[in-house]
Parts: sequence; structure tokens; C-alpha cells
Amino acid sequence: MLDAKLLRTELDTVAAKLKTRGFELDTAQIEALEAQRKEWQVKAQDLQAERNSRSKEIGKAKAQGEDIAPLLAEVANLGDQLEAAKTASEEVQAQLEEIYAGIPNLPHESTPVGSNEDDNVEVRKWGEPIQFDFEIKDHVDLMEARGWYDNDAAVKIASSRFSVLKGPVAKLQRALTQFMLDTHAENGYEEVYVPYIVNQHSLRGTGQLPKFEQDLYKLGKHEEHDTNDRDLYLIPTAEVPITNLFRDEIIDEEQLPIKLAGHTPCFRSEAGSYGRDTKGLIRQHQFEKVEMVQLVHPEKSYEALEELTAQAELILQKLNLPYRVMTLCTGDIGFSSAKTYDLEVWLPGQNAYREISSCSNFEDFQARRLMARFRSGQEKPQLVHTLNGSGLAVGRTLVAVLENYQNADGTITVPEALRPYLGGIETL
RNA sequence: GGAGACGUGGCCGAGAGGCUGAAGGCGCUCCCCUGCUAAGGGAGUAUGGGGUUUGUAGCUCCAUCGAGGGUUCGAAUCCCUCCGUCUCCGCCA
Repeated sequence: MLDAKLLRTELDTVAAKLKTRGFELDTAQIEALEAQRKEWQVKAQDLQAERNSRSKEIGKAKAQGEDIAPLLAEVANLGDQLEAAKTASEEVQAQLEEIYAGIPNLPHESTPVGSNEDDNVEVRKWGEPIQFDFEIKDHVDLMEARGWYDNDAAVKIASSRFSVLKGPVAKLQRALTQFMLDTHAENGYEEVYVPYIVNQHSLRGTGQLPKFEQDLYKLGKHEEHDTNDRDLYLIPTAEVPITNLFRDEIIDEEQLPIKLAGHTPCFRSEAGSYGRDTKGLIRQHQFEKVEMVQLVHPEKSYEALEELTAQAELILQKLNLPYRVMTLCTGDIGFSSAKTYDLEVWLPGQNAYREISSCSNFEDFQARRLMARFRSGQEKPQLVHTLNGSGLAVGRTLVAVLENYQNADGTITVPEALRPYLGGIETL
């Protein structure tokens, strides 16, 4: 969420910046609502103040044994007025709140202006796509040939876009997860284990709600009379539970930066992606991901973004998988992000680079909603900056390993970095 | 799942319709005193929001005693619902 004060004082500037990411801000509507907000809020507060002081007078008079009936008469319709002003004020504020919650973050000045993914800018490339001297297969064919992948079984058990992995490939996925977590631990990330189900406060905190509910799996309500804050959802990414560890917290400045890494399954409904990546493990309703999260001092967040991105890249480098780094343009960055680097790994089966990690600096956008703050000395609490990045999407890494490490006979060479996790074997 | 107890500031803990944003203690910050150490004295010490201001400071108002509703001129205090914690019983990986 953007700073409400910024929206009041520099509405036009904000609108112009948002336009670069294709978001039209209805400034006239906001100005009108803000004017109403001010009027009703001031009125409600004044009435509240009056009621408070009147009530105190009544209390004093009563204590002195005076007749309070005339005083009570004076206050008679104060309550109704207050109630009306409060209701009006709350309504306007709720409207504004809903509008503000739907406004995306302002792009950082270093985020290239553009309208869609074609305008993303390549920053660097690492490694060269391997030249195979035989007819290559994609990951699905590779796995099916060995009986390691069963799409029909997944459909039977659940539905499309789920998968059943068997034997060596299931193990390989587990090995990848361990390898990633261990690598991050060596670089100062604390490993965390978190719930896979979260409430809507958490999803609002990181920005998935209210705008992107259709992408989430929502669980049934607990009780009929539920007051609606108990709705629970499956996490779409570990970013949600991990970042929300700091919701409503004030931490000491000395504790910054905080670096956490965790592995969770992720659940996404993938509404609106019918027909895209229908085959194989690229786009699933359930997939494994290792996520890195950082909370940093506001002045350090762009430094931290470079570090976090390098950290994700390290995984690909250790696995010797060719990739490139893209800076997402204003038209393609996520809702909460100010700047995002995507890591795209080379997939021989698709003859293309495909996203395998997304590393973002949210600046104070999430922190404001989360009320995630730090304090230096006796000063007032300040919002932290939050960042996160996949390190990496495990399912897609599995795809990349299978396709890049395939041999002419259909076997898979185990990347050296993973051998310790697979009992030392060299080929699958 | 059943029964009971309980949720107050960074922590402990009083408060049981008005003078309580909240006694007291601990902790923390600053100052004084004490030739080290130990001890002592004083002051300060929540967060969010609004108004005023170009902005800050300041001033001022409002809200917050687990959350949400209700009763009342007035609620930390009374009532209801929910959430959570603890104890005992049951069940369970």
C-alpha cells in the first residue's frame, strides 16, 4: 500500500508514475472522497470530544450529589449525531481503503518503462546453451520413458495440473530442495518452517488480497456466524507466511538485515492460464519452492536486491545451468514490487529461457500494510523495506536439470553439486 | 471434543462503571551523587490516526486494556460472540 499522505499531497505525481505501469488512477474520485473523509472524520472527532467532556461533567455533578437530569437532557441527541457522523466517516474511509489497497506500488526509477514482457531488459547472461549431438527430449518424455512421471494418476487423484513423481525423480526434487536450503544457510539465511495455510490478514499484508483472490485456493469457513476474518487460504508462495512473521512487529535496528529462507509447497489456482504450459511440470497447481526473504534498512534495500539476486543465481551456477537475468519493465512487474529481476533458465526442451526465479524489492509497500517496523535508539519506529526472491522454484529447477543433463541413452547425469544428496550416484 | 481458569503498556502486575492512557515494580534512556565496585536520588519512557503547518518541531483532538458487537450520558471494568493461553479429562500422528 502506498502512503496515504503521499496520495493526498502529490496525487498527480503518483498518478503519472502509475501510468507508466499501465495503471489509471482516478484522481478526481480520490480527491472527492478525501474531501468527504476529512469533513466527516473531523466532525466525528469533534462530537466524540464533546461527548467525552460532557460525560465527565455528568460524572462530577453526580459525585457532588447534584441533579443530573438537565445535563442528561442536553446530551440527549448527541449520541445519535455522533453515531451518524461515525458511520459516514467509516464508510468513506472504507471506500478509500479499498481503492488504496488496489493501487500497485510505484516503480523504482531504475525500472525500465515498458508495456509488457517484450520490454523487459536483459542484464546479463551466464553460461551457454549446451549443443546436443543427439535428438533431445523434453522433461516429460524423459521422465515418462523411465516411468517416473504419471500425469493420469495425478488427474485421478486430484485434477489436471498436478503431478505424481516416482523414484529417482522424486528423490532428485528432494535433493534439490535440500541443496538450495543448505546453500542459503551458508550465506547467512536462517531456515524457517512455516504454516502452509494463512488467514486473510497475512494475504493483505503481502498484497495478494484484495486484488488477486481468484489466484488463491480458499478453504471452507470454520463457522457459519464467522465474521469473515477467519477465512483461510493455501499459500501461493512462502513469501506470505515468512514476511508476515514481522507483521505488527517493531524490531531493533541492530537486528537488520534479517534474512530468512524456507521451503514450502505453493498452491495456485492458475485461473486464466488455460492452454498455457499444459504439459509437464512448468505450471502446476501445486509446486515446491524455496523462498528467500529479507528485511532491511530502507537505505540498503537496493544493495540487498542485488545480493538477493546473486544468491538465487548462485544456485543456478552451482548446478551449472545456463540462465539470463532480466529487469522487468514497468508494465510487467508485480503489483507490490518497485523493482524486479527475473532469472530465466535455459530449457533445451523448449529451446527457450524460462522464468525460474523472481527477485523483488517492495520497498515499504508491504511493510506499510504489515506495520513491519524497526526502531533505532529512542527514535520513532520506521517502516522496513522487504524483499524476496525464489531461490529457486524447485519444480522448474527439476525440469532444467533433466533437460540440460540428459544423455543420448535417456539417462540423466546428476549435477555434481547434487551428488552428496543422492548417495554419490552419478547417473539416473 | 468436554470442564474450569485466564488474556491490561517492553516485561511483571493493580484496577471491578466516571477523577485511569491506565497505580506500583522491573527493564531501558538521560541527569545528579558516590574517589573503584555495590548502592542512592531525580526526570523521562506505548502505538496509530486526524486537525493546524510548505514540511518538521510544537500544539491539539480521537482511538486503542486479546478481537468484534451490545448496554450506558459515560466501559479496561457489565452482557454477547469469536480468537488465544493455561490446567484436568477424552481422542490422536
